[in-house]
Amino acid sequence: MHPLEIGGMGSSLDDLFKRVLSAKIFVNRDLLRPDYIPEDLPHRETQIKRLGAILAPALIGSRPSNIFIYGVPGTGKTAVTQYVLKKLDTEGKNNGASLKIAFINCKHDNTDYRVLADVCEQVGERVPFTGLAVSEVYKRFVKLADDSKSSIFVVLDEVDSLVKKAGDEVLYKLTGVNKQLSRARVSIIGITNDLKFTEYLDPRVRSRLGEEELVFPPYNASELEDILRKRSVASFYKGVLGAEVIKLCSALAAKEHGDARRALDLLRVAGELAERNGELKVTEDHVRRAQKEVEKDRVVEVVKTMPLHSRLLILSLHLLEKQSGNGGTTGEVYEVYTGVSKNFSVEALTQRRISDLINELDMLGIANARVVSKGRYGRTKLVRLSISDRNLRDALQEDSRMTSYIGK
DNA sequence: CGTCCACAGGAATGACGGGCGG
DNA sequence: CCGCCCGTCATTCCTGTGGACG
Repeated sequence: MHPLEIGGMGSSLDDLFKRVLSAKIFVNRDLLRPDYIPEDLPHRETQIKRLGAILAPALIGSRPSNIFIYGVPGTGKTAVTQYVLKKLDTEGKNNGASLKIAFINCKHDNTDYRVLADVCEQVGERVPFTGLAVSEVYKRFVKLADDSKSSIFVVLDEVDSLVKKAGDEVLYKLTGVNKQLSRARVSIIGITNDLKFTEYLDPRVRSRLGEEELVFPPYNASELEDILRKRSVASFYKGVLGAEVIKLCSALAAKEHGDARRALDLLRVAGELAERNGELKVTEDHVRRAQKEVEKDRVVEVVKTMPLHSRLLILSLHLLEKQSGNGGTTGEVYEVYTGVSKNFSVEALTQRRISDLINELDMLGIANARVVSKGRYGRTKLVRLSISDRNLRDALQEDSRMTSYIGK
């Protein structure tokens, strides 16, 4: 490709398209996306073998043990599970063993009903997304399962968020379902980021679900480098990546608890930045900018889809922070929030509700909330925003009243 | 060493929009 | 169409509690 003349701003759309078209950066960027499962998962060989060994009995018609999989985000839990199940499935097809796999993301399906409905759907029967009694959906699942005469795997990804929201009732039911089945078998694979999560579980559920346990340690920087190097071969054109780009991505992600997803995101976004500017090489500078971009995208995406009161709450937190320097207690936050609500002429929610919304923000990583005891002066929660002003502005952008608030 | 603050966070309940089977 | 049950968001009422003050 011929080099391009890059105008200082080059704001016209035509220019942008032209630059993207002629910048030969990506062969296939989808290989860097977090949901892509590669054929080769470096540094997870032992986990793959263990999981394979545990699940293999399905091939000869016995029920594999239920499994608990632990590990912080981005350690390959989901990828390895899907990889092994896929292999098992093709192996089963070749040998006449009937396998069915239901993969549930509990972050999305975080109620009894939705989990069961989704399992039914993936095993083969459509269920309305609301309207039926939970017990009815469960009955349908039992019948469906037994009629299928298969080994059924139910993967509950991020199962901790299900239990925190809806309790362990579903898990109790699902892990006990085999008693009601004569011709089929169900194995549960629970995946969790939260290492202390089993404490929330009923002991009976814990022992049933934890028949086997598998731990995924975080990747270190050099392991991340291996992963990126392997993926980059097929996703980038040769010679596009600067010498230290992969090293830098790995080092940055290693600092963030060895999150491979983060490392891949950095690499992909760095490439996209280069592409957008019509440059022919991805440099370390792109990676550094990608780091800001990745964080911004996350925040903006989450905040934009939030309901009004959550956004008002974020705004209140921001105002409080500007005024006092370091966040405030639930009571102080609530006071500011009621004021803001009045200014927006909407009715304020109760403190109880706001307390829940604060916890939600904390879970999403937008705020930091931790309970502190101030002794004689009560027990409260200290809340701080954990996003930058700049990202906040972008996130609240579509509402001019909010941005003008931030301005002053 | 007990008290008592300022909330945390659980439970019950209700309004709402929606699907179901009859 | 009805009566029923669903999930979600929100309110109301409530009990529980770490630790500085006295």
